[in-house]
Amino acid sequence: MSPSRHSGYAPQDIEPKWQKVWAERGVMKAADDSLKPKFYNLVMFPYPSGPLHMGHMRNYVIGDVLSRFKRMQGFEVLNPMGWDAFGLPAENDAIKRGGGVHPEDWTRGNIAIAKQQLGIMGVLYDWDREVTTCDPAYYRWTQELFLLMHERGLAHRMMSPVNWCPVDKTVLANEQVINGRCWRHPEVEVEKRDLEQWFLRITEYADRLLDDLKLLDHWPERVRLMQANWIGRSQGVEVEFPIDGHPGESMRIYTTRPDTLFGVTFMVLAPEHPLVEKLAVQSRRDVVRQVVEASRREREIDRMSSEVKRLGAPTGAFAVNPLNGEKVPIWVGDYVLITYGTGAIMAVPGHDQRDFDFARQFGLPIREVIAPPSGPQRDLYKAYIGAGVVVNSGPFDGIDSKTGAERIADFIEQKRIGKRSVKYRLRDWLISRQRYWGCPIPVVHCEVDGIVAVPREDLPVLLPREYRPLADNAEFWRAKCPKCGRDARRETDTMDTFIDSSWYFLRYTSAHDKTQPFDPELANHWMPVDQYTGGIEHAILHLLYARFFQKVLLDAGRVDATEPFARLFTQGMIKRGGAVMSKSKGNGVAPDDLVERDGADAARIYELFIGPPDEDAEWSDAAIAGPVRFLQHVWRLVESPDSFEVTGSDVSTTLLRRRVHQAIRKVTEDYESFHFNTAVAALMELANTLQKFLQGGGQRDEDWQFAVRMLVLLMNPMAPHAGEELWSRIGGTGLAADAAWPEFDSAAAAEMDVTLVVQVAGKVRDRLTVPVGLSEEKALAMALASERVGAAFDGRKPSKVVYVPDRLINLVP
RNA sequence: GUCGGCGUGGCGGAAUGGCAGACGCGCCAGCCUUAGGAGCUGGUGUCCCCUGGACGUGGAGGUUCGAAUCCUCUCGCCGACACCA
Repeated sequence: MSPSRHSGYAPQDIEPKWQKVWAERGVMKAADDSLKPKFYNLVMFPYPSGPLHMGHMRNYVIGDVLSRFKRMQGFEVLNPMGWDAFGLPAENDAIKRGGGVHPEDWTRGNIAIAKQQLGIMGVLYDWDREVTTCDPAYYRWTQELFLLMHERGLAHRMMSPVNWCPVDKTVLANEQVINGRCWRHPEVEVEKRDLEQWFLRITEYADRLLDDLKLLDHWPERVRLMQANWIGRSQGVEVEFPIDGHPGESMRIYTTRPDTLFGVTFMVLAPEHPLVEKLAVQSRRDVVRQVVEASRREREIDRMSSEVKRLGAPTGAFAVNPLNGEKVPIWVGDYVLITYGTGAIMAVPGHDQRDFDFARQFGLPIREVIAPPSGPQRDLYKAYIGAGVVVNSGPFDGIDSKTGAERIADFIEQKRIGKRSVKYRLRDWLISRQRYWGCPIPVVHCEVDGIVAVPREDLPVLLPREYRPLADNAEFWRAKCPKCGRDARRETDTMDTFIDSSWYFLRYTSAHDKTQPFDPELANHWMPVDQYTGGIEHAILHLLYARFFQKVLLDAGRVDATEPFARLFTQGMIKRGGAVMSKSKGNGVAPDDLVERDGADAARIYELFIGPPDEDAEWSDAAIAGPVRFLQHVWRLVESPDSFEVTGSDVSTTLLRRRVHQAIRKVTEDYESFHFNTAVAALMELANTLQKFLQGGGQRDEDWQFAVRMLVLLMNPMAPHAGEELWSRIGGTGLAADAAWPEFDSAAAAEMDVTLVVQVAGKVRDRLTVPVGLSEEKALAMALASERVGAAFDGRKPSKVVYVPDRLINLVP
C-alpha cells in the first residue's frame, strides 16, 4: 500500500526525480578554488563485501545529513567516497564458491550494488573523486608511498613467527586462526614458523602518536584512551645481571619497579630467548627444551583462563644481583614474552602477582621488600603490588617506595649497571601478506644486490589477473634486478589492506593526479579532515595507522597538518534481534526494500530517530511508522492545509513565530552536535504546532508561509527528497540543497511567560505562569499567595528561599 | 585481570544539578468513514482514601534548598585490551 492514498505523499514518485536532478546539477561536487570556507566531511569508506544493510547505512546517512547541512550553511563541502577493495573476504568468497568467481569480479560487483544502494537512499558524494584501492591508478601510489617508507628506513624485512597451516602449506592471517586451528582445517593445529616479513617501523613514531593525542580534543575520550593503551608507554630501568661462571655474559632485564630489586629471588627468560640454549646446563637441557617446545605450541591455543598452569624449568645457571651480590637461579618460563622489554625478567614474587604464582607453583622463595602501610601482616595468597616503605634493601631501607625507585634508578645509572628506559607495547607493523588479493610490494630480490626497490618509473607493479598465489606464478615473480640486470625474484608478498586505507583521504583531494599520490597544495587546502565519521571498531588500528602515515608524510614535507582528522565521531551499531546487524547473521534490513515500501526519506529519518548516534540501537520493524507519518503530516500541512478541521486551539500567530524560531535554534544546535534524534523530535513538535495553528483557525498569512518554509528547510538535510519537492511546490528559489540555512532571531524566539515551579522543601507544590525575568520579591509574594503554599507556612516566613529566575522558587520552612 | 561504556514506562528514547518520562512506537476508548495497515480527539509509570496525594530513573549510602544527573560502595549487561614485568 502506498502512503500516497491519504496524504498525497508519494516518495516512490518524487525520490528518483530529485536524485536525477542532484546528479545532473553536480550538487555535491567540491570546487578546489571556491572562495567559501572549506569543510572536509569524510565517512570511513566501506569494504565492499556484499549489499549494504541499514546497519552500514547509518554511517552514510549521518555523513550525508552533515554534508547537506554544511553546504546550506555556506561551506564548500568535500564529501568523497571510495572503496577499500583489497582484502581477504574477496578471496574467501571465491574459495567458497569453488574458485568460480575472481576476487576482482566479486569486488567490482559488490561496489556496483553498494553504489546503487547509496543512490536510492539519496546519499550524495562527489563521485568524480571516487577511489578504489584495487585500481592500479590507486595502488601504484600505495606502492610509491611504500618506497618512500623504504627510503626513509621505515620499511624493513625481519624474521618473524607467523601462523602456518601445514595442510594448505601457507601462511594464515590472524583472523584465519580459530582457537589455534586453521579455519579451513579445524583438525590440524596451526604451526608457528619463522619467516622473513616486511614491517613498518611505527614504533619510531610511538612517542608522537601518543603525545599528539593531546591535540585531538575533538575526538571521543575513549578512542584516545584506547590508542594510548595500545601504544602503552611505560617508564622503567634496564639492568644487567652478570651470569655466574660466564664472564662477560650478562642477562639484561627491564623493570618498572626498581624499588623491588632487593626482592629478586630468581630470574626468568622467555622460551625464545637466545640465552636459553647457551645457559642451560647439560643435565637440564632436555627439560628446558621440553618447556620451550610446549610453550611454542601453547602460544597458539586460546589462553583465556587466568588459572593456567605455568610452564617453567630451571636452566641450572645463576645470575648475580648487581645490587646485593646474591646468586639467584635463572629459569625459563612461558609467562615471559620475548616481544616485550628485553624478553627476560627479574622475578620479585613478593610484589608481582605473576612472579608470585610462578614461585608458588615451583616452590621458589618469596621475599618482602616493600612493607604495606597497613602493617607487616602479609596475605599468603597474593603479592603486595602497592606502594609502601622499602625494607630488607640495605642502604635503601626506610624510605617510601616511590622515592626508593628513583634512588635505586640513580644508583644503577651511577654504577653503570643499567639505565632508565622507556618501553612500548606497540609493535612494529607486520604488513606482509602471503595473499593474492592485495597491493604487491614493489621490490625485487637479487642475489647480488639484495633487496632492490622497483624504480618509480616502473610502477605500478601490476597484480596479474590470474588468480593464484603470486609465489606460484613464475610469470609474475621472474624479474630482472633493476640495478645489475641479472635474473632476480620479485617480491611475492602483498601489503596489509590497512595500508591502502592509511592514505585514501589524501588521494580524494586530487584523485586524478597522474604524477604523484596527491597534490600537496590541494591536500593542504582540504586537510585536515574536519569531520571523520565511522565505526568504533576502527578506534585503534585504522586511526593509528592513518595518523602514522600522516606524520611520515609530514616529515617528508608532503603535508602540513600534524594530524589527519580534526574531529572524530564514532557511531554505534544497529542491532536486530539482540545481535549486531550483519550479513553472516542474516538479520540485516535491506535499504532497497525499505525505500520501495516507505521511501528513502522515511528510512533516513528512522535511522536518525532511532537513538543517540554514538550508541548502539535496536532496530524495530514497526517503529518506522512514526517517520512515515511525520512525512505525510508535513506533506499535508504544506499541500492541503485546508484538510485540517478548525476545532479550536490557542496557537496564536505570535506563538507560531516563536515556536518556529525556537525550532531553528534547536535543530541547528542538534545538527552541530550530532543529536539527530532530538532534531527529528523538534521537527515533529514543530509540525504538531503548525497543525494546532490551523485547527485554531489561524490565517495562512506571511507568518504561516514563513513557518512552512522553515519547516521544509530544517528537515531538508534529513529528508532531502521531500524537502526538494515541497520547496519547489511552495515556490522556493533554486534547489533546497542550495538554499541558505535559516537564521534564528533570538528576540522572536524568546518566551514572554514562563512556568515557575513553586517548591516547598524541594517538593513541587504549585506551578505559576509568570512573566520572564520576574523579580525575587514578586516571585516570593506570588508563591506565598498560592493556596497550597501559603497553607504550609501559615503566615510564617520561610527560613530560606532559593530562587532560580524563570525556573523555580524553593521555599524551605 | 586491566581500561572504558551503559542501566529511566510495555518498547526506542528525552531531560547532564531545578516540572522525570519530550518526541515516537505500541496499546485503550471515542469520532469519522461502503473498511484503509488511513485520518481526527482523548487517554496511557505504579499505588491510594482519585477536583487531590504518596511513591518512582538497577540497589545501598552520601553531598545539596533541590540528584536520573555529582561522590562512595554494590549488582547487572556490553565493549576493547589481555601474562606488557
